[in-house]
Amino acid sequence: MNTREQILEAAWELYSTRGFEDVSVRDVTTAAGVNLASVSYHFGGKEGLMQETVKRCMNPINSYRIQLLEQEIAKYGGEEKLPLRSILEAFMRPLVMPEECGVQSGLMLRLVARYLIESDYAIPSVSRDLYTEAFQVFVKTLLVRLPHLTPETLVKHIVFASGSVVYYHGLGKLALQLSRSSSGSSNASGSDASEQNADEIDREQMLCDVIEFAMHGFGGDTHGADDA
Amino acid sequence: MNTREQILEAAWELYSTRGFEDVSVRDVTTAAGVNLASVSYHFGGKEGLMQETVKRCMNPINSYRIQLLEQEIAKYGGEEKLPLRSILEAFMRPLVMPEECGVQSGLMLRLVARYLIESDYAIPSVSRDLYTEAFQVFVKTLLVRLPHLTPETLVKHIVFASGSVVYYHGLGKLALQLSRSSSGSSNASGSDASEQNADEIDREQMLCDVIEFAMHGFGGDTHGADDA
DNA sequence: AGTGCGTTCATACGGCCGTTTAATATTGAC
DNA sequence: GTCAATATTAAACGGCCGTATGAACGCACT
Repeated sequence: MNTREQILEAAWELYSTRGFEDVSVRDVTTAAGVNLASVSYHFGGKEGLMQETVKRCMNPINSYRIQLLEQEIAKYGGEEKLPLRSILEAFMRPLVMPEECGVQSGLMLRLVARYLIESDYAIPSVSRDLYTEAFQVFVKTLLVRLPHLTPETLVKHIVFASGSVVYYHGLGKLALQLSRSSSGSSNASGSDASEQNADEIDREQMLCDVIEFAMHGFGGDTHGADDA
Repeated sequence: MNTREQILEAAWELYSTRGFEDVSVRDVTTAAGVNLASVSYHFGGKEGLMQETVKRCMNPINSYRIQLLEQEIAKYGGEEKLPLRSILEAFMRPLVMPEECGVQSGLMLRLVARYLIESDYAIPSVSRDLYTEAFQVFVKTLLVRLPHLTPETLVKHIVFASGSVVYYHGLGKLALQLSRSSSGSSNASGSDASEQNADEIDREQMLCDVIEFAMHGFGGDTHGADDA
């Protein structure tokens, strides 16, 4: 039963760095050191392997979101005293710091974004349920803190915030290049020294930035906890 | 010289609906009603066709951004009197309403997102230059309005805002389903009636929403134009 | 009419793809 | 030890991929 795990690990590694379409079953099995037919045997085919791979990273993310939120609720002794920042951080942090819930590598964001953008792929129903549950919990909690907003608006804002972090994670380096050339020399071909380190951007800083940005969007103040 | 155009139109149609990897050169040439070898002849290969397709939609977008911004500057008689909302709308509207600058279909956002997420693809240098120029113009204009922010912060916020709209456009329907099930029945399998109309979401409303969200993130007020 | 050039065409090539098959190896219960 | 269930293996299959080739075509120009 070890083969299955080896396949999943290799698949995760390859999919998260190269994307789904570019990675063949042969790539995965070769990297995993197992036989080509193992994928069909254990997952029914490439589609099954992809779904399982996504499930194995989305589920911990959404579980961790709920867990963080409950921790914060406990810390502040009730939903009604929860600062907006805590809610947003509980939602965003698992995306940016997936390793905190056992999901390797910061490349996960790109993988999820890729998967979600491809509308052809179906979200595994188990993951979808957990996704729905996480959304429901956060909308409910946000409603306590921001009772003047509708659930639809809150969902919209959550999606905005998610998009901010996903997009920034994917385009962060490109954007920084643009910003540098925007206030300095017009060196537009500087793609040699920026490719070497995939984890160049400060993810903790990014998390902080995007929370700050989103908090204003939700209508909260920068200074943390006060009543509604 | 008509073949080239037919190929580009078919490629745009197919790429924007099915993605780059899923569409073969044969798909494109068949849809265009031209010979298979035409792609190699006119574009050098599939990569060339993809780049040309992206260029033909990104360039009008970025040009339109600059054009809208200049219109607004002229309308308000100077950069220093320009409301933040006008700047953001000039940046966002071409993304959401590409047909206003001759780029067909609202599916463009998904295509661009897909292309940008795949770090393997190189942005065509011509488009990249225009992209850089647009960023520079907007950062410069934003700096007049928000002199207390650094260029890096402004770029970050622009990326956040872009991510919001791209992500929402890609996941809007899914999110709305989640929000409905979040305040009503737990119908999680309702993917039958939501697939029929790809343009279901109100894009003008979406544009308005995301501008509102981003404006707060930039630190502006909801009420429009006043001095800094 | 003939030449040259840009374009279009049918066709073929080698290659990688995902999946299947049938044989073999491993396991565990009796 | 026997046997059936489970797991792994090597090899092959048919199919689609992107690209290359060389012939045919249209057409201006002489």
